Amino acid sequence: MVEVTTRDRILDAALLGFGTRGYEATALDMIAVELGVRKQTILYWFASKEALLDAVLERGAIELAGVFEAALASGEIGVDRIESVMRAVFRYAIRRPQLLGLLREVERLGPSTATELSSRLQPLIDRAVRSVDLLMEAKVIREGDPRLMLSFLYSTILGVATDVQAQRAFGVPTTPAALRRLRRELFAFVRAAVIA
Amino acid sequence: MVEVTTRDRILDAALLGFGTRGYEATALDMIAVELGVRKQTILYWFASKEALLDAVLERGAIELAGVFEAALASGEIGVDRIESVMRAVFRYAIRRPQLLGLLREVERLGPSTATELSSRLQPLIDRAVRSVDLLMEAKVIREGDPRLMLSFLYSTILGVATDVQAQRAFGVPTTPAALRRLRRELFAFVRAAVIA
DNA sequence: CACAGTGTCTACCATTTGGTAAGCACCCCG
DNA sequence: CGGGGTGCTTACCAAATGGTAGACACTGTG
Repeated sequence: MVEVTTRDRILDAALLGFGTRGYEATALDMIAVELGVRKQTILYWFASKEALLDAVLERGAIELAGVFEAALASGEIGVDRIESVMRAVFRYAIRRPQLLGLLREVERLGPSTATELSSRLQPLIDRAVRSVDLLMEAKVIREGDPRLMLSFLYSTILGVATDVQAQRAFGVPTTPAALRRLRRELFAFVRAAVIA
Repeated sequence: MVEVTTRDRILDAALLGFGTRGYEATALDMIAVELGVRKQTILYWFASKEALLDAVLERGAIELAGVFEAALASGEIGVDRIESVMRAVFRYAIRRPQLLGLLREVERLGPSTATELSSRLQPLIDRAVRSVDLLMEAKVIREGDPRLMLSFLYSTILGVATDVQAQRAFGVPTTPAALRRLRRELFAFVRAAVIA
């Protein structure tokens, strides 16, 4: 039996709230009520709402880094490497959509929050840039600025994973079967976009 | 001399606020102060904050539709047609980044707001779907579900246009020259992704 | 001039929200 | 058994926010 501490439960609920409704739109009271706890309990564990956000981001960054590490550990090379990372992100996005939503949210909350998070993910980013750079030199993927390429991939994948509303507008269904098809076509899309 | 009514100035300021800081994070007072006007003046022109958002979205949808129409009126065909729309969106995104930011924001504010906006843009979307469908049949672009393809394009372009923070994290500079390069590589990325 | 309409402002208000202060139950350890 | 943390609660509070009510200035019109 894994013991789930109150602190962790708060982080979960906060992540859910911040990631879906947004930071400002999520009152501490809402988080507290969802947990069946008083607001002051949250403020006991975290000094302020902002401190709570920071903690959520920190844990999220660690978790996200773990997902990447695991995907890269599979040892695939070339385009398959990119695809295996994508697969991991995608699988993760389904299991925990909130965190990717929060990533979006952070971008909007302005540099102060964003830079802190990105600095935490920086080693990961640097690694990815080098990796893409090598693939470009090897003519495996189209040449260009690796940073830009990664930025495009990021936007595409994060967008598809989070813009559920938009997909509904485009008439994309949301059944499991449709989701599988979405994944398949997204992979084809990305593969076509990057391959040399 | 074009007369700029108070109502229009309020819409401008509201768009800027909602699109950059977010809806909940933008108080009516902030908008008012930016305009050198009292909050009650806003509430005179718009019944409530939500009504203001609706008005902003309505005007935005019309403007956006105009951008698309103009781009399509150029009469290009095939992949060039997609690219000319992209060019238009991109140019527009630079001139008025707020509206695209607001698009993001709306997705987050939940179905109630999103469906209203998307229903307004629906004719545009339907046209785009048909257009892509035809291009697929003509084997000009890779075959697949046209809705998914459009959804991917939407995510990519909107993402690149709005995720400035993310780009900074990836080390993408923000000078005009870098912006031109970004545009060039983005077009190449998309072209490679869609072409048959 | 009177007066009605329009646009903006001052004066308030109720509610929400993040946060402080202090109490209270429980548990462990001397 | 007594006392000191630990975890959570009740009781408040100050500030911010969306919104109401009504006054005030200005303008065109009979």
